[in-house]
Amino acid sequence: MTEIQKSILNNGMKVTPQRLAVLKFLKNNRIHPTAEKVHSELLKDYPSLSLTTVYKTLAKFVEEGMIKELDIDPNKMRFDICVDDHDHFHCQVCDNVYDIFYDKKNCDDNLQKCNGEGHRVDSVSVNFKGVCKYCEGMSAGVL
Amino acid sequence: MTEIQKSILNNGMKVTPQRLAVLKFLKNNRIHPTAEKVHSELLKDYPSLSLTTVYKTLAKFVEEGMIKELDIDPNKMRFDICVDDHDHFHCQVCDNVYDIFYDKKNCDDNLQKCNGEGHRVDSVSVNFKGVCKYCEGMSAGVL
DNA sequence: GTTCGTGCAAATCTTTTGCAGTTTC
DNA sequence: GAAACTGCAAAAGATTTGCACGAAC
Repeated sequence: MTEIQKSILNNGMKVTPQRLAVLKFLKNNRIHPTAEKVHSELLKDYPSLSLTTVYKTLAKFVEEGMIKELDIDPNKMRFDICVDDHDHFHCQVCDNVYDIFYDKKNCDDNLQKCNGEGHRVDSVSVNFKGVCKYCEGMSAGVL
Repeated sequence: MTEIQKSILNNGMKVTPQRLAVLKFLKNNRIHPTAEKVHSELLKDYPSLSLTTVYKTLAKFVEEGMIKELDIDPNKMRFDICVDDHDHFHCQVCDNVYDIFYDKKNCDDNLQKCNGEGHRVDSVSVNFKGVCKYCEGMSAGVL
């Protein structure tokens, strides 16, 4: 039994080809895909996979804490396999989302000082916006 | 001529009752409302105001840099009058969004160190999630 | 065999668009 | 009066739901 199969079972879900495919895709493609992206990419190998199932599968994974929803894209939800704490950069040109491993220690110190202004803070996410190095390179005529 | 009228004119827009109403609402109610919220609140005083006009008005204000869109709510867009740089706390219980005035200086120092991992960073927003003091108080039986 | 998962079609929710009529400058 | 604005109805895009059939345990 593979690790992927185990992690589905361990979270109280039945193991199905669809779930294996979605989870494997997320593990192997750290591109913070939308549901639509997951679906269109997997259609090649699983022609009968429905978009509805992708949505339901992703929702289930989120519910079980296996993946996270990213509120970084104004129009669509993006999904990210849970790994070490990290943040995200959203390119305004190509629309891709990149991981940023960013030391939040000082931020957290400040947060403690302002004490969340009295609210109970459960999570902090830092979202960067701009132009990614690939798009910037192209517009500068470097690539 | 009021300040509100001036700021609409100065941004190259025509002054209409609808725009005055929307802008006044945003200035007087720092609640980061959705378009729907703006519309439903203004209906009391402007019964013929359409939701479409609210959307178009908000889009225009964003285009002119008078307000900002907040990507903090997964389902709907929220709008915020532009003031000093600040961040937001999103309560997972009541769904309200609160301003957080949070010293990002140390964050920015770190950002310079990691240099945006090679990307050109134009803006950084810090989003807090949790339970606000009002909801927390209620569940604790304090209020 | 029971429970859970899948996928179709239809519904829902937010936001956008086309267009005819109206208002602003 | 020309250009911009409003609001209706319809469309669009993302996501959810109801339900019958099928697969997993």
